[in-house]
Order: sequence, then structure tokens, then C-alpha cells
Amino acid sequence: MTSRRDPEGRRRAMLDVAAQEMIANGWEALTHRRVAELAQVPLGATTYYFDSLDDLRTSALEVVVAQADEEIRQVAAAVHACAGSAEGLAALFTTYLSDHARLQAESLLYFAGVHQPELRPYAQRWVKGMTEILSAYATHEAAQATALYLDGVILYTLLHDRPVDERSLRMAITALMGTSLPEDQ
Amino acid sequence: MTSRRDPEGRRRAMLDVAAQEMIANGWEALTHRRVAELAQVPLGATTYYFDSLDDLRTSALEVVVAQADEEIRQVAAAVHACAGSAEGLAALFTTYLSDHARLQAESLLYFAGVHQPELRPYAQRWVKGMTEILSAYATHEAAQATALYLDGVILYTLLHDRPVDERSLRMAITALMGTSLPEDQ
DNA sequence: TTTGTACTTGTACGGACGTACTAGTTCGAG
DNA sequence: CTCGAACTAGTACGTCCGTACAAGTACAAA
Repeated sequence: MTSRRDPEGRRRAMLDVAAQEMIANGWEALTHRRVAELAQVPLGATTYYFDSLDDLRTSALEVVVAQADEEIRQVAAAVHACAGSAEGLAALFTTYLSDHARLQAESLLYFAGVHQPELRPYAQRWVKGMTEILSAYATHEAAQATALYLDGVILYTLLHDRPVDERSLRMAITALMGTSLPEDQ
Repeated sequence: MTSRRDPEGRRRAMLDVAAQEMIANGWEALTHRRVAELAQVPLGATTYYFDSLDDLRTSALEVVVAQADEEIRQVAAAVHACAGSAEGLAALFTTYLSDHARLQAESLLYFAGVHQPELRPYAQRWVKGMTEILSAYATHEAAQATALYLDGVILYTLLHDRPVDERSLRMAITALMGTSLPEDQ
């Protein structure tokens, strides 16, 4: 249980369980009482530290975004470590896809963004970040196409028991990264 | 207003507004009272025709699935009409992306599937159907990679004001459809 | 016409929710 | 020590929800 006199710790604990809960069960699943139960704080604490449920949800979403940003930074380092080669990217992404919670966090941001325009910047970060990372090794268009493909793969992985195999990933990444815009017109 | 003695019409009216409501505001937004208001039927009618709210939601989702299946059929015809050429596919898909409600319906199925395993078959239909359609003009792997890319494009379109331009679509589709698996190992 | 079944309609109950609020507690500044 | 601000904790209010239900209505079959 969170220590009785540790305001920052309490706030942090509530944000953490709120983020976990939203990742696991979706944006709408979050209630004051659920957070209070999971963080083992009285109901009143959830309203004392956050102006409203919407404030709590948004603040927790920012925690998710911060974690996602950190992960993007790690991906960037790994991509540069393999010099953006298709083999390296495919292997790296295969590992990435095995972390189901990570993928669910991404989908949380997406679905929040679809129905709440003010949250779209959060949802746009992953594709934007991935596009920028890949831009070091291909044209902007090729990098974006690859990022969009990988996003499709994330969604596919969330909806199927068997993930896309690494060989298919390598094929698609090779095809997308190695092309430039068509010359005609 | 729905005629007072027209059971099938009433049921249909409720399912239609329920589908619309879920597409617009998400799975969780649906309530008996909201459906009653939109379909202009008394509250009791919503519980008379559906065993529970979950039954109403699932039945409405099946309406969405049926519409999506019909649209997939139209896409199949259009793809075959252009013989699966990248130019044709890009043009076709650009049109497809302009129908925002259609894309939101797809995202509804996806998000429902992510958090409710029993609904995943519904969410898997689009990619599965698109893969089968494209398989007539490429290897299965290339077709699936293209379908995944297009799924990423759908998500991107839902989250950005400016859609992916047709030239980029054509480039990516050309790259993905025109490749086979790498020969190494 | 009678009757039973399908359908209609409004109301009500119990529960969960967001939020407000009050009384009590802690602790650093003066 | 004093005291006021920050924090704690429990409770309660009003609202909305899913669902149950009773009383009424229409209509097809007898």
C-alpha cells in the first residue's frame, strides 16, 4: 500500500494503475473507484489529485505516451545499430511484436485518437517517429510507407494468435525501403 | 417514426441506429436509452427485442460486418476490373479512403476485436478478404503484405486530416505486389 | 365473437458512477 | 508550541444505467 504521507508517490501510483487499466481494458474502462481499488487509496484521493475523471484519463494517457516515446527512442538506437538493414529491421520488429502490452498501449492511443480529436497528436507519434527514424535510410515516402506497413502489422498481431513471420517482414521491408517514387508524371 | 405494428421494421430500425451510433462513438457508447431515442421507440422495445445490451451490441456489430462484407465484394469487383494493376489499386483505394464512415466502421471492428477475443473473427475479415482478392495478382505473402500496408493507411487516414497521397500509395503497392520471398535461406 | 399470443408502453428498482463535502490528521513555518 | 495549509478518508447526493415488470393493445385463429 502506498505510504499514507507521500503525495507524489500516491499520484504516481494512481497514474500507473490507471495507465495499466486503460491499456488492458480500454479508455472507457477507467473509473475513480477502479483506480482507488487498484492503487489501494481511498476514493477521495482520486478526486483530490485529479480535477475530474477526464483529467485522470488524460494524465494517465500522457504516462502511456511518455513510455511509448522512450520505447521509440530505444527502437531508434536499435535501428541505427543495424544501419537500417532490412534483416535487422525485421529481427528487431519481430521482438517488438512479441510484447503484447506494448502493442495494446499503441492501440489504446489509436482508438482514443479516432474518437477524440484532441488526443490525435498522441496517436500520431508512433508513425511519425518511426518514419523519421527510417528516413535516415530511405526517402521520406519509402520510410512512411514502411512505417504504415509496420502499423498494419501491429494491428494484425493484436488480432491474431500467430504473428507475421520474420521472413514476410523482411520481404515487405526490403520492398518498401528500397524503392523511390515512380518516375512517370 | 417506426410504425407501431411492424416488429421486423422496429428491430431493423434499432439495429441500424445502434450500428450508426457505435461507428460514430464507439462500442461503449451504446445504451438502451440512446437507441430508443434515435430509433424513436420506447425504452421497453429495446429490451423486448434483445435479450441484453450485449446482445444488442453484438447484433448491431453483425450489421456492420454485413455491410463491410458487401463493400469488400464491391472492392473485389473493382480490383478485378483493373486487373490488379498498382495504378488501379491506388486510384481505387484513394476513393475508398475518402469515405470516413467506412473507415470508422473498420476501426470499430478492430477495437472491439482487440479487447473482446470472441469478436476477433469480425475484425480479421477485412485483411483476410483483401489478401484473398490481391492473391490473384501476387503471391500470398505479397498480397498479405499489401493488405497490411493498406490497413496501416486506413489507420493513418483516421488520425490525420490529410490522407496519404495517391502517388505514395501507388509506389508502395507496386513495391509490395511485385516482389516474392527473398531467396536466401 | 371469443380468446390467446405477440407486441406495446411506461414505470420502477437496484446498482454503479462522478463528484462534492466535511471532519479529521499531519507537518513545516512562524 | 501554534497555526494554517496540505493531505486523508469516509460518506452522501444526484444521475444514468441495465433490466424487470405490469397493464394495456392489436390481431390471427377458433
